[in-house]
This record gives sequence, C-alpha cells and structure tokens, in this order.
Amino acid sequence: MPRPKSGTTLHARIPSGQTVSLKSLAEHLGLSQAAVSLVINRAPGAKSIPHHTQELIRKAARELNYRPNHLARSLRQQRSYTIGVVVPEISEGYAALVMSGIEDHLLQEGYFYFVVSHRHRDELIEEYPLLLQQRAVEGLIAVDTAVTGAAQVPLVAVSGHREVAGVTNIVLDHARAAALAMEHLTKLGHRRMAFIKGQAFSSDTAIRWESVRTAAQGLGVTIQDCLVGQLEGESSSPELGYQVTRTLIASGEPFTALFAFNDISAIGAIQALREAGRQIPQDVSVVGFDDIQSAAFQNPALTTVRQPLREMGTLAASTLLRRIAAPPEADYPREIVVQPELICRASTGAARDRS
Amino acid sequence: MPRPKSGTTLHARIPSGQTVSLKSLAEHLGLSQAAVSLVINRAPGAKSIPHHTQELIRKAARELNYRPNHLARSLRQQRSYTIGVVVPEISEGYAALVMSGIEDHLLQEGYFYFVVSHRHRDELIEEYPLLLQQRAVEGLIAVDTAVTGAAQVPLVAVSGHREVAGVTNIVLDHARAAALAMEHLTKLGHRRMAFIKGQAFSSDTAIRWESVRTAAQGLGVTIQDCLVGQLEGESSSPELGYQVTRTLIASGEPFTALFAFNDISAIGAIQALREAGRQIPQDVSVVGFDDIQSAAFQNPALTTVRQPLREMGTLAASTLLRRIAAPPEADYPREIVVQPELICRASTGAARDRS
DNA sequence: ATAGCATACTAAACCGATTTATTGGCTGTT
DNA sequence: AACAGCCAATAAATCGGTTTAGTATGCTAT
Repeated sequence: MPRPKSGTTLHARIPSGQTVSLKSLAEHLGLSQAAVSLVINRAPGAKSIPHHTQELIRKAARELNYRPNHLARSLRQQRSYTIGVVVPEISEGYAALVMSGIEDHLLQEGYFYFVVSHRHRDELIEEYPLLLQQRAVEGLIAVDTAVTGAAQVPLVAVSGHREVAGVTNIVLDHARAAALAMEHLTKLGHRRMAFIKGQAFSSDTAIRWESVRTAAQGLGVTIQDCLVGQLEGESSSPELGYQVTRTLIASGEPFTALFAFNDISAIGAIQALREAGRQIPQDVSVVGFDDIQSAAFQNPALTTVRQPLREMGTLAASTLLRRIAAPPEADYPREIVVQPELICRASTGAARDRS
Repeated sequence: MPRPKSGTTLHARIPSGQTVSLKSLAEHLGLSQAAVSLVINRAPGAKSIPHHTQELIRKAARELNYRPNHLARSLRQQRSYTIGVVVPEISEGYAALVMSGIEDHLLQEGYFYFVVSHRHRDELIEEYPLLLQQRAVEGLIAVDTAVTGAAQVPLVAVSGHREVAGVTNIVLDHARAAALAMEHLTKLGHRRMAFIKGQAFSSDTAIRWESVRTAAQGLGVTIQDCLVGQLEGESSSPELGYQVTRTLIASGEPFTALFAFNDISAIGAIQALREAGRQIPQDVSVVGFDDIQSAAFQNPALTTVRQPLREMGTLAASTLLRRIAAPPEADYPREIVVQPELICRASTGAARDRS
C-alpha cells in the first residue's frame, strides 16, 4: 500500500486522526467552500475557475486526504445512493445467491445497500421498509417476501407474486419449470409421484404448486392427496424435507418419483428415502428445485430445476436503478419473467416396473 | 394491516405522497421545531413542557405519520447507528452464517449495516473501508479479510489473524481444532493422512496448517509432502476440493484419511474419492471443517470440526458495539478466542489394514 | 415594589456539504 | 465616460433535524 508522499509542507500539518471537512480545506486554501466544492465535483459551475486554481484545489484535497461526508451530501442533494434489501433470512442458498447478484450490480453503480432479514415475522415485514425509508433509501428490493404496503420509493420484488401498485415483480416462469420437471419424469416412465410443497409463508409455494397440478393434468398424471407433503417450520435445513418424506413413506402409498419444493428439502428427502431402504434413483427418482451449489455434489448428484437466482438478483438491481433514474410518474414494468432450466443429474432414472 | 383511522380532520389534509418534516409538523401545531423535537425525542429539555402540550405533539406526529429523517439526525448528532461489514463474498456457508449472527445482534440494538464484498481484490479491500467511513459508519466488521490500514473507527475482524492497532480479532482456537480432528483420526487407527490446505488468500489458511502440523507432531504422525494439496481459485464450490483430491489420488501415495480445509472442499473430495473407487469411510475417512448446514446431510454425513460461525458473528457485533460505546482512548480486547467442537458423523471410521 | 424563580417556550447556531444569485475587478467597445 | 461582458470567485440559502442559550410571562416571597 502506497503511503502518502512525505516531504511536502502540507503533510507535516495534518493531524492524522482528524477528518478534514470542506470548510477546513477551504480555509487551508484561502478559498471559499463553494469554489472547492465546485472543483471537486467537477460541476459545470467550475468552468470559470482557472485551471491553475483547480489543480491547487485538487492537490490539497489529495494531500489532506479530503473525503466528503456522504451524509451531508445526501441530505443536501436528496440523493443517498443507498437502497434497502429485505430478505427472509440470510441463509445458505436462496437469499445469499440473490443477494450476491444484487450486490454485484449495485456496487458497480456506486450504490450501497442495507440488508434486513425479517424471519417471517409480520411486524418486521411491515416495519423494516419504513425504517429503511427513514434512512433515505432510494429504492427497495424484497426477496421472497410478500410486501404489504406500497412504498414511497420504487420497489422490486424477487418472487413476490403480489400485484401491488408501484411494485415490479421478478418471477420465474413457474409453468415452464413445472412442465420441465414433470415431462422429464413422465418420459422416464414415472406415474406415481410424490410431492413436497413449500412452507405457507414462502411466496413461491402457491404458484408453484398450481403449476405442478396444471402440468400433471396436461400429462395425464393424477396426483394422490396422500402423496403430497408440505414443509413446515421456519428453518431452512434439510431436516424439514426429511420429516415430510418420512410421513410420505409412512402413508404406505407407493411412488417412484418425488418432486421437492427445493434442493434443501430434496436433500433431506433423499436421506429419509435411503433410511427407508429405497435406493436413488433405482427405487425413487428425486427432483429438486433452485440448483444451489451443493446440489451438484450430492450423492447421487441432484437432478433439479435451475432458477437463475444470481441473475434474478442483478436483474432486480438494474431494474430498480432504472426506475430510480426515471421520473416518478414514468411507466414501469409490472412483471419480468425469467426462465428455468432443467439440470439432469444422477438422482433421476427410468421407473422400475411397479413392485 | 390496520389502515390509519380516518374521520379526523387532520387526516383529510395529509397529501399522502408528501413526507412530513419537523418544520411542517411544527407549523401545523403552531409551535417551534425545537419544542416538537424535544418532546418527540423525550429529551431532558422537554421537562418544562406541560403534559397537555406533549400529548398534542405526539398525537399530531402519529396522525401525520411523522418520521424523522435519519440523515439529518445523524449529521447533527454525529451518530449514524450504522456499521459496515466487509466480506470476501456473499457465499453459501461461511460468510452467510457469520453475517446472520452479526445481523441478529445489530438490528436488535437499532443499528443497520452495509455489506460489501471484495472478492479478494486488493484494491477493493483497501477502498471499501474508506468508502464505508465516508458514509459515516461507526464501526467495521471484517470477515475472513486481512485488513490493511488502521481505520478511524473501531474494527472487529472475524478470523483476521493480523495484529493491527485498533483491531479486535475474533479467532477460533485452531490448535484445539486441529488436535480434535487429528486425535479422532489417530484413535481410529489412521496414520497415512492426506490434507487439503486453504487458498492462500484465506486468512485461516496459515494458522490452521501450522496447527495441523503441530498436532501431527504431537501424535507422532508424519505428514507426507505429496499428500498435501492446496485449494486454488476464487470460487467457493466443491469443485476446487474435487480437483485437489484427484491430484492427491494421482500421486499414488496411499492414504486412509483426509482432512479438508472446509466442508465445501470435503464434499468435493468425497466425490473424487468415490469416482476413484474408494468408499467412504471404509477405504478413506474424511473430516471437514466449519459444519455448514448441508454437512449433516451429505451421504455419508460429514464428520467435521464445527466452528461456531453464527456465534462468532454475534460476538463480533456485540464487541464492536461495546467498543463504539466506550471512549476512544479506552482499552479494548486484542483477541477473543472461541472454541471448536468435533462433530462425529459417518464419514470417518476405523482404518483398515494397510493394503 | 421588585428580586427571584419556575414555567413554557423560541431563536438561532450547528452538523457538512451543494447550489444559486451576486459581487468586484478588469477589459474592450461605442 | 458609460456600459456590457467576462472572469474569478463568494455569500448565503438550503437540506432536516438537534441543541444551547435565552426570553417573555406570571407567580411568590421579601
């Protein structure tokens, strides 16, 4: 790391612990704050200031290591270059991947962001967007969260699924996602399938299940009620899928394939199936959802419907910034649909003759 | 969600899109900003204001839905109630777990935080702390990042391992962690062990490897150079561990146990071993590190050295807030050590007779 | 009558920038 | 000489709060 060049007369005077303000910098230069500000921001008003003086100002700013106070600037400009991100939890998998996409785009564009996680508590889902707006965020991104009230700022929801005024929804093409998985399984000869639905609080749960039912109907597959389980509980551990699958097995109803709500629950399901003496994929084929990083490294590697989570994050960020730049009354997209992809790995195989 | 009670005369006047400022609220009440501010903040100076007036002020604030601008308040008070968190990447596993611990404590205490990820790029590691300080953070937490310059604000490093003035390090007891794993393996009869070291940029790499060597020496185990691999590459996918393990196998040197740098690489290693026809744990025992959520749901379930990552996050946050509250010249802890725990699962077993 | 004191507030400075309107000096033109 | 026009900057308002010092009023005690 380069240390500041010493030997200048300026350097000796710097009380290193002090922060230099515009005022002190201007005083040091014998100029007004206005002049210094104009030059440093390369504002149009700096046109009238001669090159020579500009250089002097910039040199001093560099040497005194002047850094404008962002709070003051934000207050005056009514521009904070900050956005708020609301997630259910900072977990492995889903939210982390979306966030990393969001971050990628935002920091590139000079924005910073606050993260808050509500852990599915309604009062927090209501309160955090308000707190964030108090902190002058210019926009909000809600991940897998059903936002309640309209915000004063642009809002982009990733997998929000609510038609709310002022909200842009970024959603997966769930019909296609369900079709991809179901066609894959039926082509392999599966007819008796079990399903794991998502938790009631997850905003994808309803639409995805609807899509699965539609796809099943289209393929002439009938869904048995006793082969439909639902994840329950706040945590995002495979444990939930494990428990649900045990009850599915306990129902006694035979099945040769299982379509889980997500990879995490699929991993738990495989564990349960294995404990019950079923081999994957010889006895039961398992399909996950999301394609989280460890899906590929399960044993057997998990066949799954890939959701482009990172891309959904960057898409959310870029859409939000575009909306922020646009005039408030401008039109904006209500929905942006992204496409899933079936990733065939080793957890699915041809259905065996019914035993 | 309760809508604001209508029917009040006030309500009708509210232009719902407008934000109410202290000024407009004061005008509305026919009082000075000072009075309103004092009452709303329950400041000591409000003592002289009669109860009756206080109620009036609070009522109006509620009805007009007044929310103080946090920027303005921060600027004046020189208190932002904001901290900055620097992580290598928002990945699954490590950083996400630490962050969730940090968030837990911070939000409870009324602090918000910015997250930035530097992806191991040196210029970003240098620049982000400065940018965060420009944004008036009151403190910094660096996760698995070797901070370069001292900051103007308190700084807590999780797994930082650098003695830097002004920095509190939160570190695992690596000596004990290594001993736990090595004793476990030697008790199972393993002598010929392979190792996967961390990437050069990870701040845990050096100390952990040193600890392993010390532990090995203490147990009379000799480490073969050709059985020591090192993760390479930025990504945090199991792929890295997979590649390293293939070269370890290719060396031809026999081994009955493998101690990986983390769970992610252990998962990749298992994949590689399996492809080479080695069964886990019959042929090779594998020990991971961290105990990420999916470790328990590997097949076989992964034996691993648990790092209390979430707790390290909350500990970092609480330590930081304590340092922020203390006078700047106060003493502060240089290092806080947390204890690992060996989680025995199914990926380790007794060593077979040497083939 | 008036000093002393509590009550109920308010005026104004302040935080650290940005930004608009203005100024004083100088040159060149009619 | 008067005026315009440019140059090189500056004064002052502003963002939206917090906070200190102060003031006007009424009441009590001497």
